Amino acid sequence: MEDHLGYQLRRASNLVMATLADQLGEIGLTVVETSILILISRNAGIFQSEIGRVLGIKRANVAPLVSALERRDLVSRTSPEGRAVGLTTTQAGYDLSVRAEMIMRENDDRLFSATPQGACEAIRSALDDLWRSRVEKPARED
Amino acid sequence: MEDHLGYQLRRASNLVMATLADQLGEIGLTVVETSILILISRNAGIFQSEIGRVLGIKRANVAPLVSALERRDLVSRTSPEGRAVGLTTTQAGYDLSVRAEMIMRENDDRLFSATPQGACEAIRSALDDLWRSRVEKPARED
DNA sequence: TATTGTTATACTCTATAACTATA
DNA sequence: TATAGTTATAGAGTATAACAATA
Repeated sequence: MEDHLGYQLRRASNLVMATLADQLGEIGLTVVETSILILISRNAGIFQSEIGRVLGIKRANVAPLVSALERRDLVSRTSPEGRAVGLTTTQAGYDLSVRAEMIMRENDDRLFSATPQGACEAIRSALDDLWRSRVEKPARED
Repeated sequence: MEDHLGYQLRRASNLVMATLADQLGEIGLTVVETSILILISRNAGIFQSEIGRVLGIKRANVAPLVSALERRDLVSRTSPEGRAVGLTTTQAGYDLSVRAEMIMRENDDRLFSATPQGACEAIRSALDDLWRSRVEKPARED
């Protein structure tokens, strides 16, 4: 199976995510929750639908995730009732996002410590191209 | 989030696997079933426990997957009853594994067609190192 | 005793469909 | 009408625990 790049990617991703999930679990977050929390912290006022588009998560799946973050007072809606209102992190949410980012960076550094800098850049660039070639498509239906 | 390599890896993996799952679905296989079928086809006599170790799947999860392949007459046990018996593909299972490999290769080629050959090699090598640094660990408990 | 295989169960993530509300 | 949000449901993948059978 090692000669299939797609499969290698999957296996490596599962491995990296398993260790990252352990680390993030210690501050009470899952990987997806973390990605949403950080995205909101960096983009105050963002809509749920945009979170879904940026992170590749269906609208239907963003809803319960954001609700959970809101219940835990990590995220708040700029206007309490109604829809299509921007999301922001609370102070606690922002603080947690900073800790989460630190954990993610440490995870990256540890896992790729043996990987030459040039290779890291090649991977980053290739994976980014891969992702952009997707989001630029006809606009995947829901 | 784009500056976190681990997260980029996850997102790219999800994307690649979604399209691969579609393709393999057309021949009635999931991604994990395919990985098991191909592994058996290339390693006649392999044990379930070894499949788990090689592919990073828990023993407990290999059992129902192999059972399903056996029910569909794609895989057979060398000795009908008892345990710890080697697995082999049937003729139908082997034929299907060949088709599956073709699909996986086409998927790789299509997705990484824009990626320079050198970058592909860098990715392959880095992901392989990553995986081997894992399996060489103390022997993860079940 | 250590390894292998099995079953049951639960959680995470993602997908689809159907519905409501809003611009 | 198109977009945004919600709810319910289903499936794939993985994790843990407990148990039986085997070497």
